[in-house]
Amino acid sequence: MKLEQKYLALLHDAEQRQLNDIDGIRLCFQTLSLAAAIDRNCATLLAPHKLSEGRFILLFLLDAAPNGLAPNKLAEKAGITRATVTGLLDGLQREDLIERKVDSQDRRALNIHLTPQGKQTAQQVIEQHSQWIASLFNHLSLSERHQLSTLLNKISDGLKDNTP
Amino acid sequence: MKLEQKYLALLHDAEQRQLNDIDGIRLCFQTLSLAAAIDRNCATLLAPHKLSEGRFILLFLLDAAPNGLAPNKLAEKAGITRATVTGLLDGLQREDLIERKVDSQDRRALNIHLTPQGKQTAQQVIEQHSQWIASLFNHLSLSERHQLSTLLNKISDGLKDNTP
DNA sequence: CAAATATAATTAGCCACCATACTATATGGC
DNA sequence: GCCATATAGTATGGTGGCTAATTATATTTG
Repeated sequence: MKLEQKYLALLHDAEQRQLNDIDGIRLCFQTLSLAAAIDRNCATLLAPHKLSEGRFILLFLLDAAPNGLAPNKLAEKAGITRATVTGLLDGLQREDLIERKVDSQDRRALNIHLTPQGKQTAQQVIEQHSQWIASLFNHLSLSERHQLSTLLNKISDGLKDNTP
Repeated sequence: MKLEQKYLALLHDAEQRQLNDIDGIRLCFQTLSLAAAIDRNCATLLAPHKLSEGRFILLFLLDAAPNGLAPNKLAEKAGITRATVTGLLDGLQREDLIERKVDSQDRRALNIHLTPQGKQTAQQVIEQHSQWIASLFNHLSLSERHQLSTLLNKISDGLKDNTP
């Protein structure tokens, strides 16, 4: 398995320093490298559609909301700030994938919805994406999946909760 | 285990759409969330020292090189571009952790080395860091570690090689 | 009803990272 | 010895994220 270059460097020096838990360090770097590789793969898949991961998530959320969504709802569901949503929507709007509609009731409020082109792109990309994710893990048997999930949980439990 | 908010949203809608490989999707999100949580933890640990992960890596590399290193070597070892190194070095220099020395032989070349304060910070942070990483994985038995490594490798094999 | 407060969205400014283009210097082949 | 090419470092501009401040509108309350 390929580790990220930066981890190779750290690991190499860690070995030379004879730190005591090289094993744990390697495992940590393996986990992080895998995640990075998955993210890279994801970005490569989305790039031809002019989508970043953030934009994809908004597209996905909007696709699931037939009546559109308000920016603050998008922010909440996606776990990002409203400011970030504004930026991502700007991008999506430039690509003609979404439209901003003002609310006639509340003139502060916006309703975001997909354009026909956005709808089309969304469905295409969601299909592609779910197949891709599935393909990542269909080498694993059911029991292997279970094992992995258990192990990840166990590590996760050891992390200090760091959510703001 | 806590998933990132964005993945919760995707997962929830994926369930409603009854996509066929929800299991794989969840596993993927678990992996990515764990990695993100580790990264957050890492950033939190480094922040009091005015270090980002990138800066930490350079500090580490410099600490391991008693005679200093050239920026291009740093870039190579860290797996980032020279341009990025320049920015990270600017930050480290602002914090008085490194010094740039011009090479008397080759006037294009720089030699980067730690200041005494940089040396001190490096050792302190490296100690802290390796203990932290070790703590993440010391819940796992030897066989569990082995299992995890095997599984990660298996998934990694299924990824298209995406290195530039 | 007016004033205070809360909320929605945006804007502006910051950081970390990248890719690309540029400038200055070295160096190898003729 | 000189020019083409390579290399070192930097500058510029883009992305995506953040926070804090701003503006406009709603709502609550005295």
